[in-house]
Amino acid sequence: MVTRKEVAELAGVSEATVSRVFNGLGPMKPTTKARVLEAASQLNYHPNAIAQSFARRRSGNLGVVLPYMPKVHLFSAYYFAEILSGIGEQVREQGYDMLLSLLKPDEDLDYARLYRSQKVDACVILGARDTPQQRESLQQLQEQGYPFCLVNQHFEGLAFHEVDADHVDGSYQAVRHLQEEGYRKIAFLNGSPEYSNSEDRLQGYLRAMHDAGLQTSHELLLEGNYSRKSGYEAAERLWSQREQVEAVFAANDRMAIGLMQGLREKGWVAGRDFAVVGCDDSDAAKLSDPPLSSINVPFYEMGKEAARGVLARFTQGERAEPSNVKLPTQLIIRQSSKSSSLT
Amino acid sequence: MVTRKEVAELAGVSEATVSRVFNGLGPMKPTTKARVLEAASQLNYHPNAIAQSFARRRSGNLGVVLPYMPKVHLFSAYYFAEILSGIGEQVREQGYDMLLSLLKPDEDLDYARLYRSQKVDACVILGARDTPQQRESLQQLQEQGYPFCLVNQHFEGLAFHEVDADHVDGSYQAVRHLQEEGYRKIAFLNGSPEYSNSEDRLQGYLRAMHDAGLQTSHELLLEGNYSRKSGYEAAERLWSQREQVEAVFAANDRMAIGLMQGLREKGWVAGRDFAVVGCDDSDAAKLSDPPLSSINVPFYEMGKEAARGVLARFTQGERAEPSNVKLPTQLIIRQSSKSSSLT
DNA sequence: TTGTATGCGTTATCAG
DNA sequence: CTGATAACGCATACAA
Repeated sequence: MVTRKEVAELAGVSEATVSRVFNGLGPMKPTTKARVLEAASQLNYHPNAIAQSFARRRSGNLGVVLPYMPKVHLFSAYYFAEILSGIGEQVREQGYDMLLSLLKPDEDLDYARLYRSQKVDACVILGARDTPQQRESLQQLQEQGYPFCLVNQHFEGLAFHEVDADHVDGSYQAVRHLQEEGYRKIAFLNGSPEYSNSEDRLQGYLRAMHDAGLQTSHELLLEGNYSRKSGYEAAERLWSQREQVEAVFAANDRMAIGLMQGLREKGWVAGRDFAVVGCDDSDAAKLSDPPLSSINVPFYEMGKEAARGVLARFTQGERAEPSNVKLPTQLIIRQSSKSSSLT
Repeated sequence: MVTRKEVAELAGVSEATVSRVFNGLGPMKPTTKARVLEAASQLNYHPNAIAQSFARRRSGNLGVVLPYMPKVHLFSAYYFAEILSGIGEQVREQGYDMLLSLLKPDEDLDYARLYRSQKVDACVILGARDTPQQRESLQQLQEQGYPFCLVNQHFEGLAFHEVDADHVDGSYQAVRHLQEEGYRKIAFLNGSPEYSNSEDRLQGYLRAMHDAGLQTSHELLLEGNYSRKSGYEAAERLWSQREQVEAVFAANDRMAIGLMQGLREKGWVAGRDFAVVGCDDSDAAKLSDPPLSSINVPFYEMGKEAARGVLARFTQGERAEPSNVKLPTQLIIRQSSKSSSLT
């Protein structure tokens, strides 16, 4: 490897000057700058990032923490790719790199490993759930002063940096849309309560029903676990009480699709015999039959904002107040929620 | 940050001894080892990974290169999550971390950036395509001695380390299956030729048709670009020559689903009026209606093997012969390819 | 505008 | 078995 020293010698300057050129520091004579650059390119010199990190005492890496996923099925391609792309874009704009950390099931407690080893300057944490262990771990992280930002998850009662989407409003829009399509008996298939989104969506659902002066009986409230299978199973329950249901709002696309599959087996076709709206606006929403109306979530922007915020906080060393960004969601209407679509 | 020095002082030994303890080097008296460990835990000492990298002159990072994805839609959740999980597992077993690099459209040439900056010791490259630029870039990488491994892509005529799946056999199985279901007029909807998989699948298709003594007219060969839309559009062409087609083998699930959607609009339902088999066995295959028969590809294992190989080569510094691992694929039969399924 | 000198936290080599 | 000590490649405060 060619080092700064060799460049300095070839250019006939000191090593410090070479550094200055490469870091754009201080005033300097254009000619010496040119000489250094010339020498560098001639030798094909590239600064050693590790050495830089070492000297600067910062890694230049943003950690991206992904949860353990039993069947890898929690995330859609959309979620995954979009958030990572958003983070990636921001990171590159700031000259950072992203270090990926896939948690193992028993590793909730080891959030701090990457920080301790100084491999990352800050972290974006994806897919966190509201469990006692995670609360504990995250609080520790914060106490230790490690900068991090949560994406798409809120911890009630704790003040973390978070970038979330307005799931309450999204759900409100969805239910509102169903009402406008003429449905009044609208069920809600929610997901696991350990995700704050679930509670948000419930709120949006209830508010929309309330605002429309509609009843929300206990029977209209179902719970799955965000898997297609749980949606499929919910179809059974819904079918048994089909007199009370005209439409369903599901907390994610996967469950919505499972639900449609289940009801189709009974003879009920979405968009004809009943209406469905999902959440996430994932790939699957476009691939399903009929195409699924859904709530679009700006994952790319969320990832980007999370990275921006957390790096800013690290760079400026500002121990800022926990910020709570919330990005807008948007209803995407497809055939699954239009009673006239298949006729 | 607490450093080795402080541990050494507290334990009453030299810094070198602390290092030996933490690296498990050389013989040493159990008592001093215990003293060091005690001091370390008391001070909550953790080695600085950056400093270690600097001193060892290796980063301890495996680079994972992802291609530029115009619409992020090239990869299914499956592909993405599975490969990354596989790499992640292997990497952790070897005490490495993974550095993610998202290429931008114009960055084909900058494959070497991460290596030059010494941020990674080796790379796994995903989603490469066979273009002149990429061939050029990869050859340069190899000439410069940077260890890397390609996943799911072969470059004919060039000897790179590659981990691939047996797409020829997978396709053979798929077409064979359709034949066994009684279909004889089997079309093939292929994807972009810049992915070696496409050529592999064509081979498998042709071989299966040939072995069965079936004709493969020009009309039976269609080409899309792996997008749902292109599959949807292919439906138009197929419909116009529906007399010549009873079944379709599509080079990925996305196109297969688009195809089913398109033909359904004409009144042809997969699994009833015609049969379809896709490729990748992605999430969408289970979510589609009817569920899509598909070729399962062991992405997890491919990622793991790629990481294992490339790290081994780096660690042992062995300039090994380019290896060409090929993992088996497997046909998964669902309703889309069974003529009796919907009756 | 540029050079000098010091330090960053390890690893690894060489004595003892 | 253990202790000195020289790298490692760069950033940066201080001088000039």
